[in-house]
Amino acid sequence: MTLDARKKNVLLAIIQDYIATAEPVGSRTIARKYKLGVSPATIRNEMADLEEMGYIEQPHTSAGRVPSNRGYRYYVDHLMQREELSVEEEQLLLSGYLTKMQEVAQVLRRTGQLLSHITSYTGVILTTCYGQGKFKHIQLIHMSAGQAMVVVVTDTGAVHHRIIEIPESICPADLETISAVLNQKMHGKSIENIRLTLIKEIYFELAKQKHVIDLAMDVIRDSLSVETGEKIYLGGIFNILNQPEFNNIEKVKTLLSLLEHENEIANIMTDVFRNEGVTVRIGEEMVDDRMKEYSMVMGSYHMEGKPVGAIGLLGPTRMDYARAFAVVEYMTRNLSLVMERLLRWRGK
Amino acid sequence: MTLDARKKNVLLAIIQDYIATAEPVGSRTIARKYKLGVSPATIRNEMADLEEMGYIEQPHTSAGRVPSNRGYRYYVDHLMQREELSVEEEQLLLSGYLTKMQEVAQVLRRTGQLLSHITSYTGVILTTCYGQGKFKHIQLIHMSAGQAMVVVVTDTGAVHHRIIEIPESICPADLETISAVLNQKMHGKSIENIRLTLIKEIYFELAKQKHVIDLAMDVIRDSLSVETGEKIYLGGIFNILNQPEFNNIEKVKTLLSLLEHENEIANIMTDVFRNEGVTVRIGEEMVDDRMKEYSMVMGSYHMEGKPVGAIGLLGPTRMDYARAFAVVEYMTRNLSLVMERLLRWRGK
DNA sequence: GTTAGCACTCAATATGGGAGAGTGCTAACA
DNA sequence: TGTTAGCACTCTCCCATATTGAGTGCTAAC
Repeated sequence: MTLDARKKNVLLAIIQDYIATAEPVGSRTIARKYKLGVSPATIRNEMADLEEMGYIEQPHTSAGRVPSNRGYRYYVDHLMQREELSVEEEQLLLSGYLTKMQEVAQVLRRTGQLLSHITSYTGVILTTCYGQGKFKHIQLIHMSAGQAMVVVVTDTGAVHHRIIEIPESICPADLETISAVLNQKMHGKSIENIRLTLIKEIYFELAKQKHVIDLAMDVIRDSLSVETGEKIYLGGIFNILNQPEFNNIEKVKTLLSLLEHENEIANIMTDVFRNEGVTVRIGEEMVDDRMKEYSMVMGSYHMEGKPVGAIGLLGPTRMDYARAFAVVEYMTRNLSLVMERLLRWRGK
Repeated sequence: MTLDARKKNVLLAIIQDYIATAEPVGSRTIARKYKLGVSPATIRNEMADLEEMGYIEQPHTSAGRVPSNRGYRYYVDHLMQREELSVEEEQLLLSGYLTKMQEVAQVLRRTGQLLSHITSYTGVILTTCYGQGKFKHIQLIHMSAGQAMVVVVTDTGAVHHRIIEIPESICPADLETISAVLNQKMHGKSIENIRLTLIKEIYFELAKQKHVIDLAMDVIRDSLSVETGEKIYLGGIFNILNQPEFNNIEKVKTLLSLLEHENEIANIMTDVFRNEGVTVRIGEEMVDDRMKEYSMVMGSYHMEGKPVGAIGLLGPTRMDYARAFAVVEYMTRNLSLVMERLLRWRGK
C-alpha cells in the first residue's frame, strides 16, 4: 500500500502543521501554507483517502484532520527529512558538561536535564548492560557484629552496595581475607565467566565462609546483571507540561504515575539495543496502554564500541520527531565521549 | 491579642470544615453542623471580627470564609487536638517495611512512598548529619592508568564514591597501601577528629603520595560533611495531585518546578533540627514566595539518640495538620527503629 | 481529474437569565 | 448590651439558548 507523491505531500503537510500548532489542520490551511498547486477541494479528496487508509483521523466531523499513530510511523519511516542542530544549540548542549563532573551518576543526571531543557520533552536515561561489564573490585566491610556491607565496583564506574547478615563469629579480618581472595580470583572477569568457572574454585579456597560468599555473590550477580543494574534518570519532568496536550489534569496524573514506574520505562528502552542508531517508538507500540498518547525517541551510548546505556526523549505522539532525532543522535555521541573521558579506558 | 472562647470555637469550626471540604464555609453551615448554640447572625458577627484580626479571609463578597495562613498557624499552635492513627493505619505503615530491605536508600525511598500513600500529600525524606557520622572504611580502586575510584563508607551505612585523577606512575598496589594506612588511622573517627589531628600523621606516613591523599581526603570530607551529605527522596509526587487545589495546570507546574530544586527543600527541612518533636511550617514561613500556598509537617528520625535525618509531608496549606502530625510522629519513631535494625550498632 | 459552490455539522464562544449561597445592616427583642 | 430575625444586595455558578466559524462531503460544471 504505497502512496503517490501528492498524497505524501499532503500527509507531510498535515503532520508538519500539526506538530507545529497542535491544532487539527484543514484543507484550506494546507492549500494556503503549503503550495501544492491544487485547490482545497482536491486536498479534501486526498484527505478522505488518507483517512480511509488510516494515516489521519478526524476528532469530529467539522474539525480538521489529525495524524494517527500510523501516520506518524509513516512519517518517521518515509517522509521525515533529517535535521541538524544549530551551532548555538550544540554549544548549549556541550556547555552543560563544563562544570566538572566526578561521578557517572552526575553526568547522567545532567544529561537528562539538558535533553529536557532543549526540547521541552522529558529526558530519560537508562544505564544498563552491566551484564557486559566486568568486575573490578569487591570489598566486604564489617559494620557491626552480624552485619557487613558489600561494595562492588564495575569497570563501567558503577558502584553497588548492600548490607548483608553474616554469622556473628566472623571478624573484620575474615572479611578482609574473603575480599582479597575474591578480588584476586575475579579481577577483570565478566559475570558469566565468574559464574561458570570460578565459583567452585573460590568455594574451595574459602570453604569455611560459604554462607558469606553466597551473600556476596548475590550482590555481585545483581550488580553485574541487567536486572538490577538498570537505573533510570529522569530529567525535567515538568518541562513537558509546557506541551499543550497537558491542558487537563488527568493527563498530567497518568503521565506522572507512568513515570513513577521506572522499570516499565526501562523495559521499553531496552528495545533500543536491538537497533543501530536512533529508534522511535510511537504510541501503542510501547505495550502499556496508557502510553498510547506518548512517543519515545531513543538511542544508545557507547563505551569502547559497546552499548552501555540508552538516552531518550519522552513526549506526546505529536512531538517533533525530526528535532528529537537530531538531539538524541548528537547527545549519544556527546555522552559517549564524556563518559569515556570520565573513565579513561587505557589500562584495563 | 487573645481570642475569647466563642471566637476560638468559630475559628476551629471554620478550619475543620475547610480542611474537610476545601469549600469556603459560611455562617449557616457552622450553625448547622457545629452546635455552638447561637444563630448564624451571631456567627457572622464573630466572623467579621476574625476577618479583621486576620485569621480568615473572603475570596469574594458573597462567598464563605477561608482560613488565612495566620489562622492555620493559630490553629496548629492553640486549637488543634492531637489525633491517633488507627490500628489498621499503623499496620499499613508497618507492613510497608516487610519486604526485606538491604539498603538505606531503599528504606528511605519506601518511607517516602508510604508517607505519601497514606496521606495523599508528598512525602519528603532528608538524610543529613553525616557530619556527625563516623568514618568506617575507605577504598581506593585502580580503574585505569591515571584514574582511580574512591569509595567511602560511613557508619550510617552511606556509601560515597567518586573518580579521581592520579599520577600515572601510581600502580594498584600503591593504592592498596594507601587504603590500608588510611583505614588504619581513621577507623571509627569523626571527620572533625580526622581533620584536626590525624591528617598530619597520615601525610607523614605517605609523604610520597601527597597528591592522591589530597584527593581522597576531599571525598572523605565531602561524604562526611553536611553539604553534600544531604540527599532528598520524594515519594508519591503524583498523589498530591488528588488534592482539589490542583485543579489548574499552573499550580501543578509551579509545584513540580519547586520540587525539582531539591536543595531548597533541604534548606527548609533543616529547620526541623532546631526543635524537638514535630515542626510545622505554613505558607510564607518557608522563605520562597512560591511556597506560600503549601505547608510542611516534619520531624527528625534518630539513631542512637542523635538526629540523622528528617521526614516531612508537603501539602497545600489546607492540609489536615492533625493527621499529618500523627503520621509524621509515628513514622519518625518507626523509621528510627527500622534504621537501627538495618545497621545494628553493637560493634562500633 | 480538478474545482467552485453549497448545504450541513459540530465545537467553541457568547448571551442571558435564574438559583443559591452568603453577606452586612437594621431594627426588634431579652 | 448582646443576640437574633428579617431583608435587600452581591456574587458565583449553572444551564439553556443563540451565534459564529471552521471544516467537511457532495454535486455539478469545467
